[in-house]
Amino acid sequence: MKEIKVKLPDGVEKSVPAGMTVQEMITAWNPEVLSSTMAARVNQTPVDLSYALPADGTISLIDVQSREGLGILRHSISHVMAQAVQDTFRNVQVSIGPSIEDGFYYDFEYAETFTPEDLEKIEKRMREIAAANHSFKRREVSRDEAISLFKSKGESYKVELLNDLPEEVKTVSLYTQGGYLDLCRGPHIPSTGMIKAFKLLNVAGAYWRGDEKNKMLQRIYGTGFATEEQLVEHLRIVEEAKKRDHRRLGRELDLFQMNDEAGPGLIIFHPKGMMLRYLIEEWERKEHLKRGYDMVMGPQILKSELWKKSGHFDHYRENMYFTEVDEQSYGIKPMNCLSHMLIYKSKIRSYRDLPLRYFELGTVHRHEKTGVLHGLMRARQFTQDDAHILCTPEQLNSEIRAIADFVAYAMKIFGFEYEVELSTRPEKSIGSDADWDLATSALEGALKDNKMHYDINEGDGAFYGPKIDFKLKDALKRKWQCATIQCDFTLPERFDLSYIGPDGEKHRPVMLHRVILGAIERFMGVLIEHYAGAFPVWLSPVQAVVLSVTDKHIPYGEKVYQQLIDAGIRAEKGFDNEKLGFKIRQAQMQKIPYMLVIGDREMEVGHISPRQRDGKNLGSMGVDAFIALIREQTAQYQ
RNA sequence: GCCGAUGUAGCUCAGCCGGUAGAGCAACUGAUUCGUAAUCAGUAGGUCCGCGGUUCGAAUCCGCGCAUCGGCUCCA
Repeated sequence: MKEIKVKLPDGVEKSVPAGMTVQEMITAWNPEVLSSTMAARVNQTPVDLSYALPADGTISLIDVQSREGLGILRHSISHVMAQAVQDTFRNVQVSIGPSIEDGFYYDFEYAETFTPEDLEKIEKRMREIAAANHSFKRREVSRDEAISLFKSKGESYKVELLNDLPEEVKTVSLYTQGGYLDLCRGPHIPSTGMIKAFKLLNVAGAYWRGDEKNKMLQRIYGTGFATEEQLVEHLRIVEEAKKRDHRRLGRELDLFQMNDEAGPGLIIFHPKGMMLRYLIEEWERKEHLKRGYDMVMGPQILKSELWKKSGHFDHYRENMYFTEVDEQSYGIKPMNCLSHMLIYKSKIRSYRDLPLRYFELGTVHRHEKTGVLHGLMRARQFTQDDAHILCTPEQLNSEIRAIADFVAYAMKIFGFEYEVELSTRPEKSIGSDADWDLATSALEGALKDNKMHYDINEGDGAFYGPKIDFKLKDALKRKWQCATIQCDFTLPERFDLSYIGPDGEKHRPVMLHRVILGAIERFMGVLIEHYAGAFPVWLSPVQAVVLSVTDKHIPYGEKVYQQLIDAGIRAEKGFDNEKLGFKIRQAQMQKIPYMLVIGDREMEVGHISPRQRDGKNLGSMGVDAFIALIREQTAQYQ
């Protein structure tokens, strides 16, 4: 028999008979790693362990503890789930079932509804399949053979997938385990016996191929791990993350409410939430003024005619609210750009005036669909830290770079990691191809010049131009777009904006729409979850609470409180008739950074004993010393 | 908007097969005067999401609506 050379994971080359499987080679090399090896790579290509090597190659292992290995395990569990579903229920069609960040899902078409009890039945059947230790068997067939195979099984979604494969695909791979057959690229784990720890989580609707024009399928979400301990740990972390939910903290920390009587998607800020918001907004105004922005403000409603002129009426109407005043139709603004256009147009502009940067904490209303509302993150009224920059085409690059730097600075101040995406032209859009190309390359060029890492998001731009999006993650790892930079050649055109160039001729300025934090509400939501409500001192609605040990310390406490207020520190009184331990607990649960204990010892020498939120006791110190400490901690944000 | 689940005191939740509502925390009152995450006792608190229906009788069963939650689609 022909011999081939393989390089094993430890780098040692070995001669083996051609056609030996990866699994056999690993068994001969180091059988101990088999139990945690999900699949392998041969010359970098992922393969099943049952893959028989036809020629020389380099082998590396995909361990279950790697991201890729866990993904393969979860993907295999999703196949087992699909089998269990079809074993348990009749007339179920399968569609697709990938692994995802924290688990897997599979989408089914089924006339009935899967209930939580059904999930238990499915799980039970899955355990049986796992215990039976069926092997995953791969085989390759022609596309036509696969189509007739799935047709005969009544799996129309699979047939559709096969039909839509690119022309050049002639063969496809099928996997079977324990009598269940699925179309799949693989690789898969060797056998179902390797499935030790999984849990089905919930059922949700999902459109076939993610298109709302298509039928809605039932998606079952689940997760799986190498071991039961890891599964339990993951579920615990998810529970912990739920405690950071901004909607929950918003209530517990008395920051804001949503009220049925007021209406869905509308936020009512309570004193502490409003203080947080005020602090963020003040920081923003100051930072914008430092960077050459001018503050402006437009009205909440503008005539519908103007929205027609801008293109919003044609392209954004379904998200807008309208009202009538004196038999005249008005649109409630969903964006802030219109007034800024009118400010620019209020007089003749010279190239010497550019760039002009109009900044507005602009409150907008958008009629969001009911199903998408989500606390502060997705509301129907929100305030953007919006600006429109009007500049010459030559200034575009440096303006975009300056904005990207501004975003990076802001994210550093608030302690966020973020991802950057470049979104290109969508189907429903206005403007010429040439302008879109120019705008897209301006954005991309600036990102490259700033050496920022980014992904391309094809067809996800705004209707008037491409954009750079900055995304933050919430407590449950859901991504939220906050900052965005959008390049727009269309609005200056529609409003016939111009400036007089050095040549004495009229030229068209270019416009950038941009937000730094995005919507203040959404940003606050992400911020609350990011800090789990324990804000840094400069953002804490209450920075310190004065706690009396007994009633006789109250008069002194009042004095200390007044000193703090006079010094501009956000303080509260904790003078109720409770034991110190109880009041500390209350302050702790409110996540107040400093608890200032005053008892006999402090009163005698005119001191306070600050206790930090982390439990550390700073010892006795003068009130002035404490004020200096707070000032030091907040100075860089003033 | 679509699919599914849920809706009981300020909050978290119990309430069986339909017989008329309960706990803990919070609030209030009193006692206690206490040193770094819960002092004790008492009092009060309900349109059981709304509207209709079935029934002798509905928090409970049915229908419609509203809202919330988890997804999908859309989006800052």
